[in-house]
Amino acid sequence: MKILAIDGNSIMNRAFYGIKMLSNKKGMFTNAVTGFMNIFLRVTGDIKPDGIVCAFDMKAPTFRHKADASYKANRKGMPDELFMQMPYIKKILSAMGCKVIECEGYEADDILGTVSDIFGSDGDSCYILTGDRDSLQLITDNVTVLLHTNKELISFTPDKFREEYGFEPINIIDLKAFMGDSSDNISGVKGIGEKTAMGLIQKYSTVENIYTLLPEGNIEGTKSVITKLENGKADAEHSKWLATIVKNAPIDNDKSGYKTADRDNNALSELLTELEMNKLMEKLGVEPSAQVAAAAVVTEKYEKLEFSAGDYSADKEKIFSSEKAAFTFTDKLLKIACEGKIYAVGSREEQLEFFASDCGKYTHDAKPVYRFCFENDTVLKNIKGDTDISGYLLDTGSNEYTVSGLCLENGIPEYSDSVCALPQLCEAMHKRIENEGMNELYYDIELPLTEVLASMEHYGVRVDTDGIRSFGNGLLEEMEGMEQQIYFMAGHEFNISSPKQLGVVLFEEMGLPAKKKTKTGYSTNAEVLEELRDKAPIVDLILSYRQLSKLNSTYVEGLLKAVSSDGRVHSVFRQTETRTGRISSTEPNMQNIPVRTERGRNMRKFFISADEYTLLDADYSQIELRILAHISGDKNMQAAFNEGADIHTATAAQVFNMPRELVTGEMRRAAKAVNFGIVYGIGAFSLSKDINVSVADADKYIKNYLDNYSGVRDFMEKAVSDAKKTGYAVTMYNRRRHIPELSASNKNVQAFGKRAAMNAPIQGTAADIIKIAMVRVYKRLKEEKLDARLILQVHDELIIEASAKDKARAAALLNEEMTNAASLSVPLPADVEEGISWYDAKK
DNA sequence: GTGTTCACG
DNA sequence: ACGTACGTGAACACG
Repeated sequence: MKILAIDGNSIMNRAFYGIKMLSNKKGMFTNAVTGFMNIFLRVTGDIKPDGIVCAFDMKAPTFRHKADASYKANRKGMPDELFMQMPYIKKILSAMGCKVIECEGYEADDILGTVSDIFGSDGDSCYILTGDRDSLQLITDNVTVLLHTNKELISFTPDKFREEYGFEPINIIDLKAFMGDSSDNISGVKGIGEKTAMGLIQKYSTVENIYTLLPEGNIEGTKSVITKLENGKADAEHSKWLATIVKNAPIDNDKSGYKTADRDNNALSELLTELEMNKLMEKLGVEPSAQVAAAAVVTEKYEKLEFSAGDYSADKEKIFSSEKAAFTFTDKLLKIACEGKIYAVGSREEQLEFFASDCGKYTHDAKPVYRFCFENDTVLKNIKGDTDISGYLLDTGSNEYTVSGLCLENGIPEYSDSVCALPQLCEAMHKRIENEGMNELYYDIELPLTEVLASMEHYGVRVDTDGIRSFGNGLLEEMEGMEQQIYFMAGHEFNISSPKQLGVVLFEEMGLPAKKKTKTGYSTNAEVLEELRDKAPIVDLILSYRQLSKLNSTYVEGLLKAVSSDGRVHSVFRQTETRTGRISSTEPNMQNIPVRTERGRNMRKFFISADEYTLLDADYSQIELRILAHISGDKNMQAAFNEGADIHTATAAQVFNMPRELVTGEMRRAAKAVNFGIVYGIGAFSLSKDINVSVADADKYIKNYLDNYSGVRDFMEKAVSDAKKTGYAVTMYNRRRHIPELSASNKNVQAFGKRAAMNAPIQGTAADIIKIAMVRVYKRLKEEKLDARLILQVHDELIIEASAKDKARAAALLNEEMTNAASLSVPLPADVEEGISWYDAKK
């Protein structure tokens, strides 16, 4: 019989610390469960055991088999976030048919030892899955230890062990007898470390053997080692005893009791639904439990409605005059659910007719449908609900919003066709949106924005492909020359794009000082290389090579791949992607086209207007700081904006305590960095690096800043304490961002939560405001029938492609709507520029 | 699939 | 002792 024995505590710990914090809606953490199950499924898939045992430590007031109960005193208590996940892991394992064993007074290790003893002979085999090297002592020909490290899963057979350690597995207890193990509070022999202990065990194998040979003078070693050994005999013997895993835990020794039992799918379904681990359910082929999901939400429960097939042609008029018609549109098939009937519409004409009709429509993800309509010269009218958008507003933290997932969360019963769930789902979600004060955000901003984004995608941006190609050829030529120079300086060819190979060349072959390390090796990022510039000429070349290579592969080649047959790129704008409320852009990403260096900025010459058209580019000036001035209510900062002062100069004057006229360029630069940092939830360390001053100075700048802008300090403190209380940060328009990190016990995670709580209201409000501007600009361009359209948004910047005839009116309207999108206690100016390319239109 | 790097606001 | 500013997306190397 083949058995897998798992060290539950050890794997749970690995999983918990190895995976970022995850939690379900109720704030139940799930990362350890997720990680545990990932490891579990991978290993059981490989090993295919006949039985699985999972052992857990059992806290007990006394350790009956070991007199000294304090030997574990320094083991840290488990954080609450992990502790709360333990019962779930145990229940899931039981439901999977595994035997979960806890044994009072015994540790998981001891149980594993006992199991390996039971299954260690007679043609049985035993695999031990653990993250802890302690268990390596259990290795035999029949017992393999699968060691889960941060990097990989290592399978330790006796051969593998001998290869790595140079002695027999059982002697690991002798090794620990000398070197000790701080994590288990085993002291070892004073003054003997890993190196010495390894040498001793490789030569003499056991504690007993060493103390037999020692008086005879038969131990090789320096005088000091010999003395330490002589003085440490009692310690060594005691430590060996502590390190030895016992094999007599009182557990079932009837082998047949360990066979994997049948899976309890109902129990799994209930557990995993509660945890909202939908991916895992899918992987296991377990259906979510509607009851559990329904019980979990506060909203009222819904009865399952009956739908019957309807005759579309006969009921068309009724549908068109309905205020509540739900539809889905996938694979070119339109399905409508309306007043208890479900209709399928395959004809293109009839589909378009429905979309353009006046009836009130509900769907999930309307944007592709808007685009479909635009492509067919019609419009999608009267969208009254979009569950994709609703799901996003109710929780911006999710990675995806599916109808079935949302139904689970909102207590809506399962339907064989998701279109039937939409009416109830919309009702439930709309109620929650109203309760959370997000009606304006939903109905006046996000829902109308979908059409705007669809229109922007539909029009796209014209690209000068020939221009890009020749720009790319120039890059390639230059890169080739640089490559040869780099190879020459390194003395051989290598892949410059491989950080691993580059690290070897710079830090090993050329002996440059390695400053920073990453998980996998040396860091070779620009910040590190910048510091090495003076030390070797090759560094400069590598930095330049990197820049050109990035331009070529991401922007030249990447962009060319994205150009459609109409000579334009139709980027996809994602409305339910970011945690803060911003939109993002993909295929291609139009929001990170180079601008900061002149070389890269040239790329923007290839984004051009159509013939007879021009580009109008408008961007907000300092929108985030203006929002900060407004919502913090800081009079000082507001005054600076109201006087029309340069905010960075004004800040420098405050921070350095001098008149604005005396502020130098250097001081302004520092103040600008502080202003940026404040928006991100600054730390002195990072600021000091950013502006190259000591941490103490940076700290002084920040303190000074917050003393002068005390309203900002109050706002930041309140932002964090409110978010701690409610669990989320909130923007001016009531957009929420949940921040579960604030209740984490890990200090770094918590600090991240605090910064997010300070940043989200600012970044999020800026996102709200530009969205309002977009909706209004779009509406006015349409109402005033201008030959002009919005084509791009880059967070604080909008771009319109306008005909020569209408460009003046479009520019005026653009400026007006952006400036007036929000009424703040400070002005919100937007500068409009014009040009035939993006480069020309952005001064 | 993950990690590293780097482009933008 | 460790890590160290918010939010994104794309390309590449590597296991």
